[in-house]
Amino acid sequence: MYRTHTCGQLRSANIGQKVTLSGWVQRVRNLGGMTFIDLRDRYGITQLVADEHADNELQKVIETLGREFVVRCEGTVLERSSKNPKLATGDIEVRIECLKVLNHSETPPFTIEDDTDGGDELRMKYRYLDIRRSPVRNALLIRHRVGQAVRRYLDSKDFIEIETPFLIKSTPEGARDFVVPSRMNPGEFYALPQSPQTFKQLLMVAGMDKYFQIVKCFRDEDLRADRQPEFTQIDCEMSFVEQDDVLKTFEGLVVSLFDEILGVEFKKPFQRMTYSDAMSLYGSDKPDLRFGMEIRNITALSKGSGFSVFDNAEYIGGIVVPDASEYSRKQLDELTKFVQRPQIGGKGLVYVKLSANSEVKSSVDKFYSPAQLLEWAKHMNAKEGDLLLIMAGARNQTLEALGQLRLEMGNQLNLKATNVFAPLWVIDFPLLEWDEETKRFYAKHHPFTSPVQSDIHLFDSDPSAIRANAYDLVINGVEIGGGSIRIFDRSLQHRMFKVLGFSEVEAEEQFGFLLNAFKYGAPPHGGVAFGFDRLCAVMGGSESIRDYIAFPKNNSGRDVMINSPAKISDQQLNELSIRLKG
RNA sequence: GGUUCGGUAGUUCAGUUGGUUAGAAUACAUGCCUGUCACGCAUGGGGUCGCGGGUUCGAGUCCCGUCCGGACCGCCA
Repeated sequence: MYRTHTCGQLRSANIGQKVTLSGWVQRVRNLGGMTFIDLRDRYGITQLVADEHADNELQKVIETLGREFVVRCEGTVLERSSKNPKLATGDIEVRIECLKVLNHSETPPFTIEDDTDGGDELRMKYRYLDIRRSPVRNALLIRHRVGQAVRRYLDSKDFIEIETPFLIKSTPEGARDFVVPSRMNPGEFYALPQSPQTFKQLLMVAGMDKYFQIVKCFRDEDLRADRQPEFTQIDCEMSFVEQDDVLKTFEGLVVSLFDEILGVEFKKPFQRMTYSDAMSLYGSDKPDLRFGMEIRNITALSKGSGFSVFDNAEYIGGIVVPDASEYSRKQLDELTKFVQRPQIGGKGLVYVKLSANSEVKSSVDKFYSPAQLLEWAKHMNAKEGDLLLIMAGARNQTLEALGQLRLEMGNQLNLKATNVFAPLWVIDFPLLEWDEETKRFYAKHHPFTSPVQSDIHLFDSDPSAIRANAYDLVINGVEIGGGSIRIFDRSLQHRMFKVLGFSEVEAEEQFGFLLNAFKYGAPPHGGVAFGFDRLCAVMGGSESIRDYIAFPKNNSGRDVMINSPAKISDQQLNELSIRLKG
């Protein structure tokens, strides 16, 4: 027998018992006359001890031990003379009576400790060693628990989990597809799903009423810390619902998850904010509401004082940084550099310092009197000791830049508490987005998203003003999920395809199966998809989703452990009727 | 496709204007040590300074190219 207990299990109550433990050697502390060994497994660490009573043979075995050796130990549970409150098993230790090395280990390339010395690349290459570390192990444990809780909750609400195919068809809309060549159909390709969108809608036509699936999705786009080419969604769809029904149902899911996993209580209902408000107050469609510092519009107040940058600007606005009037010239220069980075593209940054002694100092003193500057301050709800940061330019670009600046100030002032969670629904997204390059509209969400009923008349006059029945769930500035009420009316769907520039023939070719299905009694339906990896990362308090994925890919989409992607043989290429370029 | 930061011991990093034998910590090895738990102390081994080219009396350091990694922009319905 390899073990009677795990390494995280033994307590004072077990004192005196004969036990057998198996695990990995975390560390050996040889004090000369006595030796301590930290034995680790998934459940914890137990200290083994050998003292003067140990015979020579046992001493010899102990001397050969190295980090990460796999051993089996028989012994007796003893009360420790010096207890360790940092360990769950810290009140006891096991006196080694028999120690067997089950397997040797080479010295690992990085230390397998909570605070490892290994860099990201090395950890990914030896991910199986990285997972032995408790931060990664705990992240995967959170993921497991969230997944189980999702299934339990949705099952209790009569949702059923249905699997949908991975080998499907490429569509031109949206992200780039990963494609898979078909051997049996030379020259033809499957695509891996970006999401099971059309299938879940077909399941609604099929009368399944409430569906969910924890499912892998695939997008062939560049990666980020929070973006992997294969990722997991909690994909959900319901019939006979309106937007409010969907929001209430899934806010119930989120409330239940945070309560069960973290013991965090959310107030229902979640705050709801229109896309338009989110953009004008936070410069983002996923505002981080852990702190205020909303953007204020001072366009009307600031024109006509001879400052040409402002006089010519479509929009002038700014944020109030609380108690930051003491910011130095250097700090302000750095903020200016921050907004001028090409990624943000701000032209410049105007500051107004409201010193405690009612003095006003700004970078535009030449153009604006103290009274005018105080007028700004009043309009922006600033108080003495605050710092105003103001930008001007094209409206949307300036708002987005101010949004980035706001987040940066949130970082600098430590306003993003990791134990605070601020959920909200962003609603009333625009239905369509104009693309200058191709001179056509694209669906902002996807082509099956229904427009807000009262905006339908705008299809002919002003399509860009149509609001969608679409919503995103945002927590702490992270887009956790999104969805919409779908179009279930064939003629409206045709109208949508038309505005997107699909001909009847193209629409039929791409989505004929769905349009066809809609002929046979499609119920009103809608749903949502949550980013499972992101949800786990937010709950775990991490910015990166990579630690919540057992075997993630690096920035270039490579798995450095198995070294994929890789070339395939000429024979494989032949079978697939593929000839490589060059 | 672009911006930017980085690549030096097993690992994480330092390395001054270009100048002697490239350092620290940790890991590893050996020895000492009976209550450690980041044990302690002593000793020791360990380097293609990512790769290629150039400038120079002399390059880890400067220049060009290239590869690899990180963050970000574009992209991500």
